[in-house]
Amino acid sequence: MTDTSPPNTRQKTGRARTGDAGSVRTLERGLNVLTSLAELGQASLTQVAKAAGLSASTTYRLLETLRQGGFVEWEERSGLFSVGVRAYQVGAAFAGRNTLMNAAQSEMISLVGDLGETANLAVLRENEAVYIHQVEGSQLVRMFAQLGAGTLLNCSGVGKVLLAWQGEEDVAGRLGAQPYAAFTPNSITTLPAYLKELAKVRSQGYALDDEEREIGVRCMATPLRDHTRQVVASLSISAPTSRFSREQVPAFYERMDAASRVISARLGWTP
Amino acid sequence: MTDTSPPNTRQKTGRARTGDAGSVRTLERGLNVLTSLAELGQASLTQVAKAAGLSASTTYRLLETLRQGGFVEWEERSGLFSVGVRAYQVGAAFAGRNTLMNAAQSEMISLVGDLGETANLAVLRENEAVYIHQVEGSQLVRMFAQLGAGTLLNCSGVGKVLLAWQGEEDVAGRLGAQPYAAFTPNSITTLPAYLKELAKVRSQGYALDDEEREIGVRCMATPLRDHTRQVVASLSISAPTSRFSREQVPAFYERMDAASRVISARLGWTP
DNA sequence: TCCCTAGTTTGCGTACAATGAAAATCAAGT
DNA sequence: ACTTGATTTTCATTGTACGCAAACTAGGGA
Repeated sequence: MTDTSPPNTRQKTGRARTGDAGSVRTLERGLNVLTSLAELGQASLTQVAKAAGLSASTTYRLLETLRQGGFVEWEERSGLFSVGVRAYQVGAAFAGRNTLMNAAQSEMISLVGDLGETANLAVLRENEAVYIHQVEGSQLVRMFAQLGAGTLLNCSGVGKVLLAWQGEEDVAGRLGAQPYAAFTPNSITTLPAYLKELAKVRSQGYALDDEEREIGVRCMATPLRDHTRQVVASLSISAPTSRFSREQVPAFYERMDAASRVISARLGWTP
Repeated sequence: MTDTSPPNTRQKTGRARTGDAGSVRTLERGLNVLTSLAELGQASLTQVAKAAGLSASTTYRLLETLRQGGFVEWEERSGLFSVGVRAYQVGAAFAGRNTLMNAAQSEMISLVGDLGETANLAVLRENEAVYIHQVEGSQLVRMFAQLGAGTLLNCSGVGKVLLAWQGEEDVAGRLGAQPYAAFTPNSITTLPAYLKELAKVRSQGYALDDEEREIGVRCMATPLRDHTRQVVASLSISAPTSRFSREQVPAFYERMDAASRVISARLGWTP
């Protein structure tokens, strides 16, 4: 979960390697193929090759190897590739061992029980927030977030929380080029506005996504910290505005803050 | 989901490649490292190297590459590796696209609603049955199956179902050397006994795991078929013997059979 | 029916990437 | 400090992954 400083970031000699330092190119490419395929969902050889930026023959051999390992499936009928069971198994290993998910599980359930809305757990990964766990609310309205999916950092509550306690240069780097993509008129699209918002998040202790990602959906996110006191994840509740008004914000926060504290404590956090 | 005949199983020239044909060794090794790590859960470099059967330096570079890609995480404090978020994301892509899971979801929920016990969905992968989906029962007793985990084929209901309509040589191959591992005195440990059991499964249309894996747990599994009429997955219900007696078998079967037929139909199966 | 086109698969020679051995660091015990 | 064990880096060598191009497929269109 830490994943902070790579063992060998420092490049003693200024020698410019192909990509990053100490990497095995072939594996890098293979993982790229797998990731591309995951994003495409289902694709032909050439589509994957194009997405991964590799030649057809190379892609063919990599896909074939992935297939033999069960990480990729190949439907004979259509000739299309898709992600295989083995990938799912490995991913499940992450979920099983993950201390974060285990620490959060019971609190999330009780939170959902009290508020009736869907709770999500997200972590920061490169330049997106990834939802790694979800407990669905009792309500019938299906919430947007797809498990395992990445979300843009500029227009989600969890994104704000995950960046709020990071350095400004880091924040800017992760957000990329302005103006940021907007989903609704409320989306924040510039760095200054975003930094200002982060300051607000820090002072109030929670972030709000006020129909910034989807009209009619409000969302509150709180930080989870571990023994290092760093924010390692974000807990969030999403609900249609009809059931989550501005007036309810304090009440929601009180409940979410309590849950966050319990989870953080389980992760070794001390106030 | 099909994954039947590899594009190039036929070896024209008898040229013996290192392992299988047309594989990229480095990627193969990298995936091996990832899989080994997934099984170990959390491990040091040397442990992974040993598990994957590679030299320390090679393993180091592969792990480092996997880490850069987010497939592996490295906890600075302990220096241990574990599976990373990216692997989870890719696995989630499998779950999302998977027609099988989508087809089964609603029926599994209704099944659990009616029977009150945990339902599982499993597919065949190499020589194990992999649980890919689960809907937990309302009862408080936690069932054994871990999502994404593989189960031995000889002592589980889903294993029997998944093999029952396969050729005998295939069955024997997947089960490996006799005697098979036994978990309880009821476990089937020899091929003849297992084949006889499979015949029974074929004639009655369901398989029973009668405390063969764990004393006190009974389990019923039924086949799911797709448009090819092949068995592509197995649905199962597990319950403590106290709530699932032999007398209840016919009643359970009636309900499960109905669910199986609905799911199979969604997969394009025609009677 | 037979091309024609776009996609997939295989052969082959070469460049260079991945490798293991061993050296260099690093981290803890004793 | 000394020893032991694990991790990281260097380095020369080999064999592997690569791209090109050729051989195959397969699905339309005319």
